[in-house]
Amino acid sequence: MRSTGSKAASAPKLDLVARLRGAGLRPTRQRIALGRLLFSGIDRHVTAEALHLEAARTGAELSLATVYNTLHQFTTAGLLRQVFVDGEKSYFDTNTGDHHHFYAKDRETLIDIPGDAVVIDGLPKAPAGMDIERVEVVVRLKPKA
Amino acid sequence: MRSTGSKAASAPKLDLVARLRGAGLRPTRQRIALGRLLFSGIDRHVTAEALHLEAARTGAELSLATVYNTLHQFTTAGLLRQVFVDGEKSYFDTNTGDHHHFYAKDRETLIDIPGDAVVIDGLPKAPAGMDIERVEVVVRLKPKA
DNA sequence: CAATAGATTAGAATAATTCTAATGTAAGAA
DNA sequence: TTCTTACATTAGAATTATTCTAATCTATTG
Ligand SMILES: [Mn+2]
Ligand SMILES: [Mn+2]
Ligand SMILES: [Zn+2]
Ligand SMILES: [Zn+2]
Repeated sequence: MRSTGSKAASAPKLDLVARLRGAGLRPTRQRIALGRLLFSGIDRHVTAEALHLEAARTGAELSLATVYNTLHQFTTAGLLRQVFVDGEKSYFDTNTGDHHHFYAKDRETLIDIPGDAVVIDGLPKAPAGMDIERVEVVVRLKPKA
Repeated sequence: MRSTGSKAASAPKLDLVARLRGAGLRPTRQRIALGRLLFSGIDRHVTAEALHLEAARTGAELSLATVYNTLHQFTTAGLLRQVFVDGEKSYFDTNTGDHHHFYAKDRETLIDIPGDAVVIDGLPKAPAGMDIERVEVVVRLKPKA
């Protein structure tokens, strides 16, 4: 097992710093804290409020405004995307590739559906002057009868 | 051309009254005004604010709270459905059948895609304990480059 | 370090929507 | 018809999610 001289635990932090720099974002304490929560392997669907709480629980101190700023900056930078399934809150998705979602309204839960599994046929072509930016499928779930 | 003794112009109003009664809703002045705007043939995608303005322009006097109440009552009654494409405002759709949408963010415009034209293959089955309530496709549009 | 562009923050502000509690009205009974 | 009342409407206050402001920090570079 080879490694640089740096502590093992900080390797992901270094990756994250590089990632932020690559996106033109300064690697501040707050962005690193949120980036760690968001980009530690598992794909996630978060709400600003929920992420703020989670950051607070892990000891990070940052304002909700910063969470919003950061989520938007990450989104603009292509590190996150937004998913619209509910009028109340916005969800931010760490999976920026083409994929779809199950949404269980009663649990406020999003589950990924891999994009390559799904084939959509028969879509009309985009109206004149418009291009298709992305095709999103949301499968709404309800508790089994 | 046969008809009852009623004035021709009021026929749609009578239909509407029947429709409201059938949904268990009293045919009040406000509900009739909104129902006329919503259910006069063409399928529509409206915002509470926009519908309120439109009603005001056609001379109806009713509060924005009533527009929200009515849209929700109509939705619960199955006369409308909601479409989620944007975090800022909710859209209500007079087309309650299975169908999909183009959404042009830059124009805040929804366009129907008939449901029977579209075939979606390869969706995983619903997670345990859940049933699929509906499958919605949103095709996001951007102005042609 | 010093300078500064960029970032964070508390709290005010805004936008959409919902709630409250007072007032009005549709519909059936008498 | 008029009475009764359950249901509906309303103005305005309240709530929630989110954004803005303008003051205070800090990452970066020289
Ligand atoms: Mn909202
Ligand atoms: Mn909102
Ligand atoms: Zn996802
Ligand atoms: Zn539609």
